[in-house]
Amino acid sequence: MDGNGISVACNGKNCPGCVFNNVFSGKLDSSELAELEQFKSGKIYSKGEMIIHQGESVTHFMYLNSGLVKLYVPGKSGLSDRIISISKPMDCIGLMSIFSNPQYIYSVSALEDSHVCFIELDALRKMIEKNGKFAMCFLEKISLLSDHFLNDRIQIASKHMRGRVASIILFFASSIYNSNTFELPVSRKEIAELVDMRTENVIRVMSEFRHDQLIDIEGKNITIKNLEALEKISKLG
Amino acid sequence: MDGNGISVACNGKNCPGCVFNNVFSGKLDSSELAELEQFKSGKIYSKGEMIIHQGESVTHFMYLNSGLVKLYVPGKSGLSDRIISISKPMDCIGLMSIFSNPQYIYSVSALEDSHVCFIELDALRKMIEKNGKFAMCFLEKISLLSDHFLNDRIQIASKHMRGRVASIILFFASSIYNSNTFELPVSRKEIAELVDMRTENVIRVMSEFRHDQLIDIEGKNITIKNLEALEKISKLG
DNA sequence: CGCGGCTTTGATGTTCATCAAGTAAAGTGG
DNA sequence: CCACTTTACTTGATGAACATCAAAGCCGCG
Repeated sequence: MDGNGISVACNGKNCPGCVFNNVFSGKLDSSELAELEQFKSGKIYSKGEMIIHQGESVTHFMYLNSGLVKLYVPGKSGLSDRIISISKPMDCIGLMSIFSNPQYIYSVSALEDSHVCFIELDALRKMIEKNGKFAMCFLEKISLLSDHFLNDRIQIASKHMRGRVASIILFFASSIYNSNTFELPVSRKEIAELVDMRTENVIRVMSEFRHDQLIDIEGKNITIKNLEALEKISKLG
Repeated sequence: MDGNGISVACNGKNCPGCVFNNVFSGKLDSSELAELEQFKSGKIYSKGEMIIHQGESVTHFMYLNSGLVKLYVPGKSGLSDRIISISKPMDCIGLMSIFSNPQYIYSVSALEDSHVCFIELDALRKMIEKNGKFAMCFLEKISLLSDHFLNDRIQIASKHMRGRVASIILFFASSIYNSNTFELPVSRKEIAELVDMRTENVIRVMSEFRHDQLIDIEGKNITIKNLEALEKISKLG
């Protein structure tokens, strides 16, 4: 919650498709939802803008209404960042640490123009303590999320460079854009930060994939030409 | 919850120092504790015994009263396992996935003779839904735990072999045994599975540490001879 | 006692990081 | 708007880190 970003209304009236209401529908009744509305706010961040700085106090629970953001650990002194995950709409952002740490342990910034909603943490905590079903739902969400994060790390660690790059390309194609043609929302350097590689090697492997007719590359635009082969490489490491 | 292990009583009377009661004291009143006692059970597993098999239905919440256990992903067909973490007394075991998956996604086995306590998941869920403070406490525990797991993976991935092995030695010395002399509860192979290395390289690095007078090795017995140097290697990767 | 798994060391090859150098793209200030 | 600076991208050459293969000793266990 920077000074940056453009504040936008985010409540039942102005934000009818509000992700929060959808995600937790059934767990909260209308009066409870209305109660939380009071403590909700929203902001639009433009591409590249910081949303959370590591070390800031955790005051709000966040989720992404639209756009794309990256969660990362800033690299110490000259070292490059380490991207933990990329969150898409409906995702809770930085859910990991908000209940265990008074300060954010990760930074978050926008990869695309993003609409982020905030709920004051105190109000959310009270609701969790009041409504058991809601608490259970939260537990399940955190549990699932941390499983995924951990599994991602294990997968990356167990693959060679080609497998990692193939996985990332498939991730964008299937999980984010649902298309075999898409524009990369990240730089080659950021891909490297995401899969524990060096920028040069990300480029090298991508060029190799192009040479082998697996993908087409035009700057940031990627087209998958041989899905099966790419999936095979992604699986076999 | 295998057929293995020796059942032992685990309730307020027979298990006065029961970890559960200690961990969650203050969150549950005596009648609530008594209510959960009905759904508690305990087992003693001997060194090497399996406690949980990946794929089994999640029916209980577990925590470790005494001993030492490893949480791991069994390796597919000939490949070696991958150890996620080592849990010590007071730790909740496999807390990660019990609320998000109907089946365990990890296996658990005993590294030392271990006393494990079980609480029926249904009863625990009901208590979570009933008692908001208890729910919040659980959320904090899961959140903290998954932060640690993820951070461990990041640390490992960012270090070279020497740094990884140094970290593991320091982990056993400081977090598990509180002593500069201890007996390794794991094989060289298991250390390798824990820090993404090959057994041969774990041995090589340990031999190098011995040669450099950083540690003494006699089979499984390790003595740290130069703590500062080891900490430096662990930090700098 | 012999079998299988763990441990150890050495030799060798692969994977990857690093260094270097050049082009393209994108932002910056006059 | 153009010169200028910075950042992203790309390719090649080299060496370091690590995996793999091989061989032998050790230890516990049936």
